[in-house]
Parts: sequence; C-alpha cells; structure tokens
Amino acid sequence: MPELPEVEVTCLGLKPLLSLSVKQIVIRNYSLRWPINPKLPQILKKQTLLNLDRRGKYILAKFSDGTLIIHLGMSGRLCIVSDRDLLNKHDHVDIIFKEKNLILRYRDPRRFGSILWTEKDPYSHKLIKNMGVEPLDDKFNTEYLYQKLKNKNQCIKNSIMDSHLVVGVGNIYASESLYYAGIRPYRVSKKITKKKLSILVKSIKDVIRNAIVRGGSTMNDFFDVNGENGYFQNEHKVYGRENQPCYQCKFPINQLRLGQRSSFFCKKCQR
DNA sequence: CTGTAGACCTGGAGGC
DNA sequence: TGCCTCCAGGTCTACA
Repeated sequence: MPELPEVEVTCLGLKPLLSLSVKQIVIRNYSLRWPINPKLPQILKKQTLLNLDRRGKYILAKFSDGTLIIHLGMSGRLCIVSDRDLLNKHDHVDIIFKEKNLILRYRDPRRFGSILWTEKDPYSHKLIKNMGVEPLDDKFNTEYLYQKLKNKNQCIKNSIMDSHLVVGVGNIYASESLYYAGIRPYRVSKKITKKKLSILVKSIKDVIRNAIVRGGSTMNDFFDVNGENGYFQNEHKVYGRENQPCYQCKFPINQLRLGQRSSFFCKKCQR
C-alpha cells in the first residue's frame, strides 16, 4: 500500500491533529521493524504536535521535545479514529489526544514499519541523512542521474529503486517508469545514454506526480473506517500484467525477477 | 566501495 | 476444509 503518494496523502490527512496535545499512548505491540522505545508513552505525554513533514517514505511528526519518525513498511497504515472505533488485531499503537476525542492509530499486519523517537534534528538521523533526492525536486535531473550511474554496473531497475539515489521509487513505479522510458529493467545502468536518462527522469516524475494526484483524489474517504480501497492497479501499464497484451504493441508483457523482486516489461517497447 | 542475498512478519491465493 | 507453498507495495544489514 504505502508508495510515496500514499505516504504523502497520509501526511496531509494528519493535518487535523496539528497543535493538539497528547493525553495518553497505548502500545499493544512494541516489536515493529525496530522495537518501539518502551519509554515512549511517558515521553510523549502532554506534548503538542507541532509539525508534519515527509522525507522519502518517512513521516516526520514533530512534537514539543522531539520527533516521531514513522515508516509504514509494506502494510502500515495511519488512521484518525475515535474511541468508539473497533480495534483491529494489528492496531499496535494509539496516540490519544486531549482534544476532540481524536486518536491517531497505527496498524501494520506485517510489522515492517517503524516508529522511532528522536530528540535531535530528524534530518541528521542515520536513516534520513543519507537519503537520495526527492523525485519531484529539481535536484533530481538528468545530470544528477548521469553522474550517479556513470560507473554503476547494477541493472537500472535496482538503481532507481535505491533510496540513497532517489527516494520514493518503489517496485511498482520502477517497472512503470521504465516502461514509459522504453528501457528494459535489466539494462546495465552505466550503459544507458544520457538522452535515455533524461526521458527516464521525466517518466519517474510523471508517474509519481500522477500517482499523487490519484492518491489525493481518494483523500475524502481515506480515513473511512473500512478505507481499504486500492486505487493504483487500474492505471498500471505493465505491473502485474504478465502475459497480457502491451497496450501499445499488443505483445505479451514479460515478467522476471531482479533482486528478488518481480519486474514487468514489454520486450518490444523497451530496449 | 560495490552489488546481492537474507532478514524481518502476516495473510491471501492457489494447488493438491 | 486443511495443509503446503509461494507471493506481496520496503529497506536495512551482513557478507562476498
């Protein structure tokens, strides 16, 4: 679920909680990707939520004395609920606010996500400080990508999914972007021409921007009690479409595994 | 330093 | 229905 657009939408959706103060925290399961700080309940008590930010797929929730660094992993979800909402098996954390009877609830069946507390600048946190550029930032451009890839023997799909290079390009968007750019996912990064890279940069930006718009379009029902609707699959050109005809040339879409992840591409449209 | 396999964990789908 | 295997939108860490 959480691709960059969903994280962005989640972050925006949490704005109603700004300037509210914490009454209590209930943690039902401390073992996420990294254990939640056992002192978090007493640390966060009475603190006010001052700001919300996103860096890559991390949500940075700034409180009075520090910042919660939240990652949704593969299956995480944040919802604003009230105390009347029924508890799900995998609702691991509730941050209960004093005002308006609002609760920020973290659900994560696979527990690949994380909730970390830091009192320092979150941007100097070791998980954040070495991250690559934001895909929609002007810093992500042809020259940047060329410099990063000119000595890389890695295949291009793995390169663009490397968050130290550019953040937010997940498994789906990697396949989709390479399709739009006409590049086969297993091509060696350093052998791709600058001209092709400039098309790839544009493709990545377009795919992500488009997905944010689509994510944004579901914002109204995003926090529904049963807000389980997926909204990306309809527009996939190659992802999950193995053996189905390419929309452009009608040849069947290929699937292969790269770095233990499924990749999809059209052998005719991508070279 | 570079690139890849393994690890974390639950649940759903499909085969038998 | 039950059991087994495989697969899943992420990404850090260990190792070659």
